Amino acid sequence: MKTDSGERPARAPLSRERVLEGALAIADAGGLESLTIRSLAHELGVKPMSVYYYVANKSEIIDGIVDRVFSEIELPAPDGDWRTEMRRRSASARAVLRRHPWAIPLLQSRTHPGPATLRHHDAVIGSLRSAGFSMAMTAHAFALIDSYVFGFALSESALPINGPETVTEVATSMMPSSAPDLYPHLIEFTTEHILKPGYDFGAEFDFGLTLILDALSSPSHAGIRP
Amino acid sequence: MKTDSGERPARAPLSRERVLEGALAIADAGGLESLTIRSLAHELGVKPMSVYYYVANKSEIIDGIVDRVFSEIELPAPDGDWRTEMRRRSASARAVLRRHPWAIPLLQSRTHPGPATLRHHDAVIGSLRSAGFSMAMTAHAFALIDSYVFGFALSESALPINGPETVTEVATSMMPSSAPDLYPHLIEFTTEHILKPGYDFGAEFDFGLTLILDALSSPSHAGIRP
DNA sequence: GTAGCTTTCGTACTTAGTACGGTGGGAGTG
DNA sequence: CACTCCCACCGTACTAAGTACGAAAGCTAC
Repeated sequence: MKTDSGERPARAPLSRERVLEGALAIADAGGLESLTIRSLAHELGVKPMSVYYYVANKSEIIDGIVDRVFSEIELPAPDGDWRTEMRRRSASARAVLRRHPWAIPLLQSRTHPGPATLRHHDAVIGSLRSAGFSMAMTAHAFALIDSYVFGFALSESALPINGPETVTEVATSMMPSSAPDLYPHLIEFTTEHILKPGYDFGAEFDFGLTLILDALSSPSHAGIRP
Repeated sequence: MKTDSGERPARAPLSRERVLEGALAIADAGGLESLTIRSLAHELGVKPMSVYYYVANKSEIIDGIVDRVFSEIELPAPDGDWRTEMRRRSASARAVLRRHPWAIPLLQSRTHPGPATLRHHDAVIGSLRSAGFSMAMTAHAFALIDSYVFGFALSESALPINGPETVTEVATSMMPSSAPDLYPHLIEFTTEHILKPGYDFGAEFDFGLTLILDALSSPSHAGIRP
């Protein structure tokens, strides 16, 4: 009765790729804290220690999936209009980070960037440089845009998944039921604006990005662009 | 020989305050991952389970110290010039987050804000509102400035502690020794600009903040300020 | 078939959070 | 003074997680 095949769950033979794939799926489904070696092994249909044949430790797994997240972000085309390209890659970054919110704190702070991460930064710098930005101005723009995009994603990730309607419960749950007028501006602002039907926090993204891009291309930074 | 006093380490009698104080000290010294119930108890001179008399669980401790971090950030004065006040509180926030880098990912994402956090947001909103910003414009400015400040702090926390000189080793260690010209712009940018003696990433903060504040007060957002 | 590789796994140790139920000592009461 | 009670603290122990170590199972080449 011990048939050689047909007994096994017939799974793919495991590989570093499949390990990272599974890890990404788990992190997306339940956040970083749900990604454990055991949960990953279970997902892959193997026993925990098998994973360690393909990765040295858990931190290598995390480096790997962070780089995968970076690889999902659209690169700016080096020959396009830099404002258009920056807008595209920023919107893409934001969309990607909404899919992988657990990655936001890690994107900027991992000290072992992978190839996709390096390619991404290379493309952004290239886009600015070929638009005529000086070295110094490229550094300024790069830090500014990146800080804004990732900072916004970080703020946004605090709110539950999607849509303007869920904001209501978050905002109200954050308000202390006691202490009625300790925070008058905050309460006024929340009730009069945030909780109003039309408000969508996500829409703030475009305002800030446009303002930044406009300011970066304004003539007040003379001698910088061609 | 069993003198009532003099035998004991003569420590203060523990309290919620002392628990949070100790937790903050440990997180500052070794990062969030070094803050464990056991390390905290050791720091306080008690046994692990004693801590649980004052807090329900570890996450309550983290909420507590995050709020303490917020309380260190200078509040904008409601009657000062809004640009001056925003600059002051932004610089203060950055300085505080350099002292407590472990807190950055948590500041925006904790769903249980403490009193200091609420006071802080209240003051920022109040400052903008009394400068004449409309509700909508306050929301725009708030999201923009906060995203930038916290995003910058997040980027900055990736670099090791301080100073322009340490950048060198980080930048070089990030470069793959193989693959010479896969990332031409990144390499050019790093060697020609970042690694040059005078470069200080921290100085980028002021550039971006000034650009944002200038753009927010420009007349192109007409009808918004008085 | 058997040596030697590749791949997977069993066992077990360590660190962490924390449930549950004490225990000691001081305050209050008779 | 003895007794009770409660507050502050702790001992024990269970569970989850990362991972060291080395063995087993299967595969390839001869």
